[in-house]
Amino acid sequence: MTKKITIYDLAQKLNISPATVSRSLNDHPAISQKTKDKVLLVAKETGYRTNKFAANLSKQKSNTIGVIVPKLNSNFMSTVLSGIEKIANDVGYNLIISQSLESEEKEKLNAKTLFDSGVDALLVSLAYETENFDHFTTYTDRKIPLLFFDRVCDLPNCPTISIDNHAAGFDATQHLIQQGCRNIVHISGSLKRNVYADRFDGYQRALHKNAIEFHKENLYESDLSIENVQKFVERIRDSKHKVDGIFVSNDTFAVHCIKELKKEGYKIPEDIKIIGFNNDPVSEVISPNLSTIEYPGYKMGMLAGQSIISHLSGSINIQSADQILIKHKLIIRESTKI
Amino acid sequence: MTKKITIYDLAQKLNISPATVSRSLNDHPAISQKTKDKVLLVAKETGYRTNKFAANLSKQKSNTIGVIVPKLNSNFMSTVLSGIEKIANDVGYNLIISQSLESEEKEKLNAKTLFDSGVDALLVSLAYETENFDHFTTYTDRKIPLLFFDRVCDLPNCPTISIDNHAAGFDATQHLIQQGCRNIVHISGSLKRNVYADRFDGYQRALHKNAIEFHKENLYESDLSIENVQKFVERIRDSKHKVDGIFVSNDTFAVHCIKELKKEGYKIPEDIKIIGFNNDPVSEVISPNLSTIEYPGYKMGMLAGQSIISHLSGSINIQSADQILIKHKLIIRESTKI
DNA sequence: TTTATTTATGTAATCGGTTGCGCAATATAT
DNA sequence: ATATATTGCGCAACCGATTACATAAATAAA
Repeated sequence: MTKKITIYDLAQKLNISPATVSRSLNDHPAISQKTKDKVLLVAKETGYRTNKFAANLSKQKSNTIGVIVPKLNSNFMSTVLSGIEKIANDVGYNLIISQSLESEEKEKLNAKTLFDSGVDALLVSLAYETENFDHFTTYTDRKIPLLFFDRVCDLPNCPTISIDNHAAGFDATQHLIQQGCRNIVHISGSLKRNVYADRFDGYQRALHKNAIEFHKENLYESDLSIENVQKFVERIRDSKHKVDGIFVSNDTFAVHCIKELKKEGYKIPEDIKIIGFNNDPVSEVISPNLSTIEYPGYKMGMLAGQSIISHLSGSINIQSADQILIKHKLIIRESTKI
Repeated sequence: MTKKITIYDLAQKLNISPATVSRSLNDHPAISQKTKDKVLLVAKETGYRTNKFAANLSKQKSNTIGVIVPKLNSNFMSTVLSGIEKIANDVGYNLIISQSLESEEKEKLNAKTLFDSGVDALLVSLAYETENFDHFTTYTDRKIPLLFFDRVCDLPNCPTISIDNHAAGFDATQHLIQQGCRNIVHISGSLKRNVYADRFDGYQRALHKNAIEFHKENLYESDLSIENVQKFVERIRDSKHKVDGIFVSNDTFAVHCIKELKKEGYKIPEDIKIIGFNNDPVSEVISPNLSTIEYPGYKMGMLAGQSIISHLSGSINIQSADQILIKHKLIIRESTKI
């Protein structure tokens, strides 16, 4: 129905130049209030909508932030995204979200596509596989703000947001030890990713501090997909040394371990104590409730959003925060009770 | 580092016109293969990237699909989004995702913003509150494809994708009845939304078919936020007529009901049988496992994506599918065992 | 009153592709 | 050999806003 109204139409109606219209709409200081009011009024009446395409082209920016995540459909990720969206939306930025599906190849493609789409900044949580980071140089070369969250990597001038996974891994393990565990299995995701590598490191440090020797058979590395649960539980059952504690890098996996262990006749926490990671909703649903590490996803999302937006709006303290660490918290529930 | 290469640069290098370059890059039939090859080659060498801003401006399309969902961080929604993203990404569309946070006001704003951003199409799942749909006329007026999924509404020329909530509600209730329940409570979300209204309707029909009278005290309407669980459980406890079955419109809520009921000393399923909705992962974690209705979110997302994209690419059978229904399935688990 | 400032608006180039139309060159038909 | 199609490419307008620079009008200073 309504056809597109352009600033030229408004200009004609008001007998002024398109430039003045443009400036009025953008509240440029050099325009008199009287003129601005007139323009705004007519703009409202005619239902004028600025054409973002044109504006983007001449300004070479899109008011859009790109996001690449491994998977959309995980509780943690969608919570983070929710936080990012909240912030971005509040300040008028759009979010283009894409998923790498844990594939380096797809991550590269997404990075390229988003670049071509002209995103003003990029937020990334890395795929499991990714080992090479060249696909991000396009951004760093052109000074497009790039920020990593959760699954981060160490690129020059790229701020990161995460929790202190070292400390969190330590705390989780230390807790198990305090509860009397002496032969603790660690179920980890890909050690290529900082989040898992650091937790593993924390696990080792805790063992060491308590003078417990680390046996490499006690490290179970996988992609943490549920299919592995049974295999791992069998491995625990058949372990030479009786396993009395498990630190799982992910609540979902931990929960399914509990189910499977119970099927095998284990009593949790009497026979084996288990602690997870993330504080997913499921951790409070399983019986016994799962001890875990709280990982505040929503907060992380909001921080990521704020950080990148302050970059974009050129706040002063840009370079100051290269690495933001969010506090984690040990949550003790039944699965590690003595 | 690398400065922007434009088609003008390529044209100069090759001694041809920008128009020919543009056409070559777009594989226009009027250009000889020889020329195309030359252009493509130089484009590759120089690292040419087409400027989407410019292309968008002249084509007046953005290769972008807007999505408005109530909340990003729910298992169901993120699963649907994952499906949409998969499809969109495969065919080179970007997804701008925004959340209404269940507020009609924010939904309106998002609709406006996305319109201004020039999305080629819009996918919507309505907020709890939304009663007025005028904010979508901007789209329908300009023939911008608009599709509703899950929480749909009846607008002319707007296809919808959902499951048959009538039938699903009926099946769930019928199952409870078959298991011997005679006084069944239905815990519903806002009846403004089709999904809940239809399920409620199915519930009533099942009762009626089995000659069970419907008591309006047995309908518990809320926003299904967990805070209501305790209140509802007390209401069940204090009910004049002993409640022996509950049909909850949402697994998360159902799971928390089970937890609370167990605390109150109820035995599930012996004292009360419960069935949920969605087949969320939690439904298999709770003990006893929750019977539920499978709601294939990923499939719904993929269908929504495919449908809207075939609209955009002008496939013939556009108007044919006005309403897509996805099959649901009754999943019987322990919580409704006799 | 004249000159110097300040304020408000206009002119026109620019962002980088896309595309209708026209023209030349080559191929086909008569 | 001449007329008619066909093919390949260039010209130039266009998409709609932004913005450096110029200019006119209003105000202040001399």
